[in-house]
Amino acid sequence: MSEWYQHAAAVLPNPSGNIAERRMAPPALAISTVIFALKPSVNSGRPTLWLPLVRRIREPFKGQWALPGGPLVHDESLQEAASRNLLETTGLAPRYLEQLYAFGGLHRSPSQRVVSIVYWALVQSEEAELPGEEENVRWFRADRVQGLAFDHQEIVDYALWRLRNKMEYASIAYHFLGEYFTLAQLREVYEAVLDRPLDPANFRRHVTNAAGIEPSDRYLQGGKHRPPRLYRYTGPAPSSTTAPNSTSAENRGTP
Amino acid sequence: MSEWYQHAAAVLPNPSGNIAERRMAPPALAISTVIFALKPSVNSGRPTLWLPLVRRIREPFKGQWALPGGPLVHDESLQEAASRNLLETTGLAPRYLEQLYAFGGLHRSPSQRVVSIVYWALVQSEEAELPGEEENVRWFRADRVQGLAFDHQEIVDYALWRLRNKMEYASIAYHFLGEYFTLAQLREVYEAVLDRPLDPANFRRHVTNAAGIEPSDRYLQGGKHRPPRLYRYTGPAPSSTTAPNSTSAENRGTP
DNA sequence: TCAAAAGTGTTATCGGTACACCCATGT
DNA sequence: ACATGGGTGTACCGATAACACTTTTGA
Repeated sequence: MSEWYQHAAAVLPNPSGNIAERRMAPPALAISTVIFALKPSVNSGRPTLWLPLVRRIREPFKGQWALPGGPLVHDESLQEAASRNLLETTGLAPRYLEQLYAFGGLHRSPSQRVVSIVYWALVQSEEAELPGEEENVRWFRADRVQGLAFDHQEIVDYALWRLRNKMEYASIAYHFLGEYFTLAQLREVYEAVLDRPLDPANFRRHVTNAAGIEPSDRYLQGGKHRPPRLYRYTGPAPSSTTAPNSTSAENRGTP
Repeated sequence: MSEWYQHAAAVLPNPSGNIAERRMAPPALAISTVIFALKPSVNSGRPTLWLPLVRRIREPFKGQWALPGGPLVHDESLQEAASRNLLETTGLAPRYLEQLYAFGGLHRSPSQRVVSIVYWALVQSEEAELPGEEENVRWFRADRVQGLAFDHQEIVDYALWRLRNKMEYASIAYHFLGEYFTLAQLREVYEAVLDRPLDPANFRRHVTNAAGIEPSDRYLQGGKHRPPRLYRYTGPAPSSTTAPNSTSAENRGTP
């Protein structure tokens, strides 16, 4: 799954590609996905942002970590291809999936011209453990990845910026959580992503006034203190749609 | 310039492509651009949004209007390709250029699979007249285009939404205007794009408080009334950069 | 009974909106 | 002088932020 350049190479008359042929051949098209999940920090136990990377088993950048991705193949929409990436890497279906950007710089890959259409996704924390620790797939803290293959560092940084930005105005935090969650859990999601503390009182009002979130009559038992009420997200489920004309694919602000 | 599918076809073993071959061949990659400019309305004389379209001279959709675009060729970044589109269609260099979205549905083109990376651009009103009315390039009012080739109607709608959305939080309106402009002119830009009247008093305060706009000591003479002061935009000039890590490529809100 | 989180109430402040008003110029 | 757009002042309203306070549970 980390080996897509073989596909593109197959299209070329000459796999390694001399300069003239490289100039004339159409760019290869690849899909990559930045997958975010929350996992408890090793130290504090508080939730933090993690993402899975795949170790490259061939040149270029052999041995380095890269975003999961692959070629865009027959009979697959862009979104479907990203969804398949996600499934193959984490064993999960995306809770949220949206196009990030198309990266098409001339020298992203040393061997040939590749245009990558990148998606970003949110998956649920508990589920994210499942994939049985394959040797070549590993989870990293999102704010500490470095030394990635290609321009993937830049892509991760941009995806992170986009996630933080979008979190502030769109209802996407829910997709990190299960069906039932407490307001404190939801607040921890925001705090982990935005990396700053939020006032619990104001956060409560803000989120309960927003549409799409409903109190249930269940309570979370087993805590040390007063059992908090459980809530549910009842808004639209963009599980597989964030294209034009649906729920926006965009951000705002200044990074 | 409206004929890019010939390029992609050349890559295929069989131009028309039977089903099996179409399934296996990699998708063609194209760049298209939605180009916005303000022109005086024929009736009211007030500025309105226009965009140039290109008439298709071959099947599919022969005779219908489509976005200017072309194949992504050797030695050209995505941005450069979009910029070239723009130059070839309007004779203009973009004042503002940003990636919109990558459209990759399976059946966008009846003859073969095409993935289009679409950019959107703003150009200056007066300059936009220049290109000597070629037969196959024509300007249309942005809110009245219809019956476009491929999925270009959807693309235009999305670009329009993005423009309106971004106008509300980012400093892009300036790119429709020349170096010096009055606040009334700037307000007319906003009113034309957002399609609603704005309070002149509040607009003034809003825009003068914003960074990047400076009053000059010049005044616009020749009007019927008190000569208004001319302002200049002195913020960053994203003439050719709106990629990740620069000034964002995004929006917000709900269409 | 006490600690700590759940949950409510109160107030100050800020930004946006509406709109009354004065200013400067061509006719 | 007067009509008109340029430009300023001000009052209101809703959203946010800060923080004091009450409630409910486990230990």
